Amino acid sequence: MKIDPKSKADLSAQIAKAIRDAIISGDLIVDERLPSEAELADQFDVSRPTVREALKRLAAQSLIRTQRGAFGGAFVNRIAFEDAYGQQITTSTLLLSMNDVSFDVACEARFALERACAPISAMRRSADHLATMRAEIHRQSQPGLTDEAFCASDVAFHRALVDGAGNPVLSYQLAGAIEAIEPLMNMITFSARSREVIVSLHTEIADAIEARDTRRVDEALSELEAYSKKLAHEVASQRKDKTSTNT
Amino acid sequence: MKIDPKSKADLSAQIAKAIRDAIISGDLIVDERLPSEAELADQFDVSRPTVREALKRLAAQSLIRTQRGAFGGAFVNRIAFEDAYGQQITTSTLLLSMNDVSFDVACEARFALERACAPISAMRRSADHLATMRAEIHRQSQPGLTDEAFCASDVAFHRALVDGAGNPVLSYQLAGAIEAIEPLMNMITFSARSREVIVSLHTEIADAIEARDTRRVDEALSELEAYSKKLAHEVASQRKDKTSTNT
DNA sequence: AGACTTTTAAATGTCTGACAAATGAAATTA
DNA sequence: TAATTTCATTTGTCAGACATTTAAAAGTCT
Repeated sequence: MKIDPKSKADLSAQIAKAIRDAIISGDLIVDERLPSEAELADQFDVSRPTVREALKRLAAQSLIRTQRGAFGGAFVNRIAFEDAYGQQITTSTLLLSMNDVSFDVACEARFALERACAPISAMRRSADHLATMRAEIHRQSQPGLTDEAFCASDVAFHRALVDGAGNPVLSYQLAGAIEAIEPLMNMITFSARSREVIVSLHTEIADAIEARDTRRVDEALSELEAYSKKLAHEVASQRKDKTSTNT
Repeated sequence: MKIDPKSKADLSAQIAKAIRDAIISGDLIVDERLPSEAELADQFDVSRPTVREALKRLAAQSLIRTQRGAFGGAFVNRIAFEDAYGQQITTSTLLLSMNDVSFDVACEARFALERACAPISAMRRSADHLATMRAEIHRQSQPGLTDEAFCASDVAFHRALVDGAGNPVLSYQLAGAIEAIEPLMNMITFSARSREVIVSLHTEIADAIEARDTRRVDEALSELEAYSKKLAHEVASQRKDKTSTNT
């Protein structure tokens, strides 16, 4: 592992890249111990703080973990699906909030992905996932629920639907799409009437999943997508009216 | 922004979390300048190296960028879709390689997501994306192409299909799924016969996209998924035979 | 007055050296 | 043998210093 002395980039970034490449290429395998910070400093011919900054970069990506003490050090970390979920959600959330992605675009992406899971979920759904979906539907029909709690339950419902496909790779990919849109959904104020519509569509989805009727699931999801967009547009136009009145 | 003195975690990790939370919650907005390292060190009552380690963690996630010189400093970074693509691909690749995800599971996820894009892509496809797909098909039918080059072209073809949906959020989500599976595909040796089958399916997909025939696209993708799995299984069983012969 | 050059202050990047704290192995003792 | 202590190693943190970069501000010339 070497670094390019001609590069303009920070030393710590170059060192992080060198180690990251070694991990990705398989030169460093899971649970393998990296040289100590002092040794790395020698190898790369930099000071220890510089090495440490590089290691912190890698730690932020869950590529390594560190342990203090004798026989401690930095170890190549096996990225768990849970770690990846978290990173995925953080990145997706910021991506949406910082790039003024329209609600429609985010919504389209989210439901397209979810419809991709639905047929698989309908085939494989376990009693467990079905029970979770029913429980969340029940919660959603409770009166007096705040909009935030309603949205959170909505997220839980859809994650159960996705997890029902029994494919961790799909669950990982979908986690970002579903969770990241929640802040956008939270901006919608759900009237009693709109909650009723959503709950009935959720019920339709759960019934169709239970009956393994992929076509019905697909239709219900499409309806839910259309209804979500409609609600968002109503909120947007109301806000617009208010603004123009104030001006 | 405060840190918990009782926490056992590293100071730099706590500080990174505090700043990250401030960014996610919107307390720090895009392009806003953070206090200088010296000021942050004062505020959090730690030394400058510790602050720097925290900032490097955030930089690794593309949450901030730094600039040297007077009036430089750390700024909240607008995460671009390209940055997110890269992170997504790195994480997905490692996730697959480190958690012995089976080819079938990865393949199922990838094609499920791609089928989700296909109808939208069929509706919106531009001449540009269609041309890219045709060009990659042409490259794939050149004899003498290495397996790696064939796979790379395969990735380019499928990315064009996904990008054709004109939804950057979808493209971002799919980037990981499509690119991360490439190393697994690279392990397959493509015979002339199998390349022929794949090229014909790609042609079928391109034709169907051009004709805006969503059903045909879906069917062709399903066939391609089945064929990919079949090829992978053949490779796996051959390898198994070889191993048992050696033993 | 305007355009160009020089100075300067502020900030990050890097290094050195030091000490604290944790941790498991080895040596010691009951 | 089992429990305890010692010890070396390694990360975590700190203080202070210097190098480098950068853009604003001051100065200079036409």
